Amino acid sequence: MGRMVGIKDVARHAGVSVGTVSNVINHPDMVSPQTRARVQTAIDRLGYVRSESARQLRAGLSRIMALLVLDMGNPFFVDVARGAERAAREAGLGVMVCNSAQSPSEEAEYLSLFAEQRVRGVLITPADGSGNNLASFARHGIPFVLVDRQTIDDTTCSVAVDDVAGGALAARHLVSAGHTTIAYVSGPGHLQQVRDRREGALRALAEAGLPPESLVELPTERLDVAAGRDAGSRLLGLRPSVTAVFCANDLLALGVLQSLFAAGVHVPGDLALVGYDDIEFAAAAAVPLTSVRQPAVTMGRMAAELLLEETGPDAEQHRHRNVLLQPELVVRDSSLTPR
Amino acid sequence: MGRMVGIKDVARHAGVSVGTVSNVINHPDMVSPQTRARVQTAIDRLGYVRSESARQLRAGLSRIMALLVLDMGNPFFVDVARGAERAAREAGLGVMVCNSAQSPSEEAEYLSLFAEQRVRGVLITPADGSGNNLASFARHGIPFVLVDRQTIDDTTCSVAVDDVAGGALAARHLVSAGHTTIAYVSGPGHLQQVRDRREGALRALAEAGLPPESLVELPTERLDVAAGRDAGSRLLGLRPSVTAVFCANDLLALGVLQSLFAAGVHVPGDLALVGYDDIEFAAAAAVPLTSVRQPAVTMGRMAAELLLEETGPDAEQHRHRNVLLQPELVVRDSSLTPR
DNA sequence: AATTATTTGTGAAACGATTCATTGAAGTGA
DNA sequence: TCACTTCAATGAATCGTTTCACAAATAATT
Repeated sequence: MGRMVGIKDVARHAGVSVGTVSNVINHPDMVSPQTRARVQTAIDRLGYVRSESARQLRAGLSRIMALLVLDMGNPFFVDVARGAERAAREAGLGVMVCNSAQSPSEEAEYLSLFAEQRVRGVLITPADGSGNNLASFARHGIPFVLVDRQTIDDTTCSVAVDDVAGGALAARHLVSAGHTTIAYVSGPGHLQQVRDRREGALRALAEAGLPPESLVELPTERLDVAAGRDAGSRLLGLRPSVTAVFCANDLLALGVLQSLFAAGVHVPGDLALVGYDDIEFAAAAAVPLTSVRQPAVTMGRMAAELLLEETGPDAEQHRHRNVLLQPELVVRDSSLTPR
Repeated sequence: MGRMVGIKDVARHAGVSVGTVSNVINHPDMVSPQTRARVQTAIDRLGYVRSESARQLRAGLSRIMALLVLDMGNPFFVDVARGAERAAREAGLGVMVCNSAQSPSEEAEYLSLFAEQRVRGVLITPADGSGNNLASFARHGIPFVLVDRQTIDDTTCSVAVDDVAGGALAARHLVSAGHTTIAYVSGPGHLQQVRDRREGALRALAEAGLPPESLVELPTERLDVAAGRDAGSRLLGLRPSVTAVFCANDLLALGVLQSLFAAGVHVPGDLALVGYDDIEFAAAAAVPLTSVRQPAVTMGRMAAELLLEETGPDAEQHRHRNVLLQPELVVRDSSLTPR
């Protein structure tokens, strides 16, 4: 691998100064057309590519924003990444997508990597409930935006979805279809989302004059398909008093669906099913899944835009905002009212 | 955002020279324990984080390897990313995962981004059939490894899975279950994978003494669930002469499954179904999907390891290798022999 | 023609780390 | 005490850009 050609080589080859070459690249209109063309041919001929690290060193910060998510296996986060990526590219930034896999220590490692890289900013769904990782990261002065998490204070921006509203949407839908006892396949109790969605469901039940006992909770260890499968088999015993199931997550719902199907329980005939997130595979299930759609792509995009505003040219007039997006119920076969 | 603290600030604060601070970080045993401790406290006190860009500028190349995949919405590639990430981190490198979305122009953009970043190397599943993008990228002298693609020559490393063998596995399985007319839901004809899997299937049929017409091809525009749904409805007309379906991809198979289910066609009773990739959602389908498992994580890991070898300290003795991994049939309910 | 603007191009000083030849001090053996 | 080695620490050069004050040449105005 021979020595990389630098701006100096181009300058020599074109018979101009390095400053001029730099101008051709960054401020083309400051250079006369003739020299511009001459420099350009030199660039092409030599195959010159500018060194991002040198540029960065000078600029003080990089043209990369980081996105740290909880689980890249979950299509929900893939969508978030898509949205962020699009917004970032429009602004000429790249996105470095990383996966903390819910581990606070991995999260910490990535955060210090980001600090070393002097990334423009970080979009993060925290894995560390204590907030220690974020607190120590904040000391570097690199801005970050919380994704899929709310903040009370105004020290950072955040973009989240109203999970209480989402839970209410799901439960209201089931109640209005005549269900009076609903199972809630929840996830790990320490997750705010899981709690909020339950809270929403309870509210909807209360609205309809149903007691809290109408919601039967089935906790799970994790928010994945396997946990759903497990919950599904536990569900079988709750029939027939339970006639509908609300899952904290589509992955869980898919697992539940599979269990029910294997047991010969018909969805929605015997048991109505509602998921959450509306990932692509929800619509693709054998019985298309009713789900609460999270505007994941929008969330990613808005988070990126907030960060861009905070780090952009008019950063001064930036005020931290806590955006709360509204979810939307997508009704499909899995919750159709049986006749 | 105040000025970043640099190595100089640490040096001043600890009363030593910059060289010494650098040594504390990079060659701790060259520094006496006392000064080392003094410098360390200064580092902690000031919250110093070294600038990766400065380090890179000096070193000439970065500590990042790039991974450019075709579709981050496909869990197969998410697994590839996982494998690559793990191997890279073990070597102290970060991975930048990017999505060309099958678009040659996006691919080109990313490749030039990688060149600017002077990434250590690139793992890529090419989107550009012509090979032009890669050819021009190769001129930068940055090594790359082909993922999920074979190479004939020995100018690069590659890691792929034997698709002919995979196609044969699937077809042989169906034939041995007594099926004599099989539909092949293929994808875009220009994809080598799609062609190889058909080739394998044809071979298996020939082995069993069946004519090539036993394989009925249903082409699709894309390798996703929607295309599968569409193929599924086209399939309905082919019954009952066709008794089994082999899909080039699990996403297609899930779409097919959904169509069949909606039409009241029983799987595997009326129609046996086999997918390809064995993504997580294949096992999670209502009727768990028989699928040809691709060692995706292994593929990502091996690709990364080949790259590390090629760019590592003993790069001299590196010989390009073309690794061909073997797929494996995972039999589940969707192809159980009906009684 | 003299003065003032305008347009192009120059070259040196950053940016923040690493490296390496060199110095200074302390220790060793004769 | 002198020469010699060993161990620590130094400081300047370097990496490849961008920026900016300045010079030179050209055009516009009086």
